[in-house]
Amino acid sequence: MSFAATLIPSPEVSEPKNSGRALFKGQQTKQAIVQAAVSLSTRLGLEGLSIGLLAEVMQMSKSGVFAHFGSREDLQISVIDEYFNCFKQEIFFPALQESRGLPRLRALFDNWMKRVAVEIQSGCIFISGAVEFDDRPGPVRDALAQAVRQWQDALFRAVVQAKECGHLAAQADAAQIAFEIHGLILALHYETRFLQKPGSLAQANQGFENILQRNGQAQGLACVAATTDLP
Amino acid sequence: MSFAATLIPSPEVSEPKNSGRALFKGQQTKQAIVQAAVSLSTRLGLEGLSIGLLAEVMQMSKSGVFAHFGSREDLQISVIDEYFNCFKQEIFFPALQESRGLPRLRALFDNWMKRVAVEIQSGCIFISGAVEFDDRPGPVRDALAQAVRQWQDALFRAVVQAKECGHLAAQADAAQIAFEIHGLILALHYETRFLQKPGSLAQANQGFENILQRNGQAQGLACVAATTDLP
DNA sequence: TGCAAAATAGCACGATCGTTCTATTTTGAT
DNA sequence: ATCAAAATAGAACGATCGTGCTATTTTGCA
Repeated sequence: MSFAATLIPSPEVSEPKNSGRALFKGQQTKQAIVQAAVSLSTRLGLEGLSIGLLAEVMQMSKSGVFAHFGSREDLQISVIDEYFNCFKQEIFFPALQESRGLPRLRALFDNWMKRVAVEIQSGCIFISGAVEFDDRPGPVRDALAQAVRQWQDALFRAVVQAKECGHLAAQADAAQIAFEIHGLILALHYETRFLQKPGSLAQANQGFENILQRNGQAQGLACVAATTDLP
Repeated sequence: MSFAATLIPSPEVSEPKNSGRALFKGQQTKQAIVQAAVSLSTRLGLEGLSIGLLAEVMQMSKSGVFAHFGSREDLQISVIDEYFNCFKQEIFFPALQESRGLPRLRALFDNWMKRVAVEIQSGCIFISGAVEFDDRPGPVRDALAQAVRQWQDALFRAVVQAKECGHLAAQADAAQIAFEIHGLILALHYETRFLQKPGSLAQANQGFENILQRNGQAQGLACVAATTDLP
């Protein structure tokens, strides 16, 4: 419920704001700056993102870029917000189109896999940021953790719903399943991006199938009665 | 075979070198510097490690510290080597004491779990380094990747041996198993260190048991029989 | 078109970084 | 004890960082 509220797409991009007045030019360039900052952060990490480099990419002065944010931390948080929006746009919303249960869970994972195929060359802020800020308390870490937790909640709910729909065994441990799926994603990123090992994507997919099979309907107790029809 | 050769402990610490002559004092302090650098790197990452901070910790001058290494990259590589030595000392060698097959594989994983319990507060260079250097070619990345690959080879061999001993099903995919175990470790680090979520260690252990169960001796036939009545 | 406000540029500051150079101290074999 | 060699200190350089301050340009409504 409260999570669904966060999934409402924010209409803040390239649209008239109110009373028919278009966005000030400053807001537009801020948008462009944030998007460039996201692009840089996925490659260099949130810590590797510097205002000087960002200004160079934007062909602006350092202070011109800086003026849009109260501090570097503000910039980093803006990057996290924008990245999370893209994340929801590419993974969450399409998955919500699928029917509850296994189809939605599969869509969630598949969309993630598709994104990883892109991130092989760019990287994931939620992964690099976790390493960069695991020992550094503050608002940036909080923003990162909040986004990640929202994502994990969504994954957990999808598993629970799959159980409710009878697509997974009733005694399946949803938290355990979510944990193992998370591990598959992390291993995939590690092996593709750092070790540059081919075939990892197939292994991640196979791992997902293994999890589903282990937690399948008739997998638990043999005395489980026949399940109702699928929705 | 060639991997076993790399597992021979290097006797370079606190022992007479040859011809009865003790180590020069420079070598001793270099050892101490590297150990302090490892301690800093596990918390701040290899990129967060700075010579100034290291000098402060060692109560030495910056140039005094620097003189022991030709460059910062050399220092980072020394850190990686030392860290890998500790890694082997704590995880590899004790596991080799166990008999081949499942016992050794279990020991490998359990020792890793024990180490993670320590790394909750310090961090793992092989994980943070992978994020820091996944887009940065060079000797540091190479040293990191080489160490990680050696570790993965050891894990892979342990799985293969468990198959050969009949402790795992003959048709078990060793590479797949190693991939999934790697994912468990990464998820555990992520959830404990960044999200600070309790209970993750039990989930990692449970994940390991799940993998073993799925690839157990009699699991192949049982799986086929069980999945026949799946929708 | 004029004019306040918003947006951007230019410049400078202090801090930290890796690195180099030169001086000084410490070491260890003779 | 002597003395070359090894080890360490000290200072400085150029670069980059985030950030603040002050012009200057651009914007958008009257």
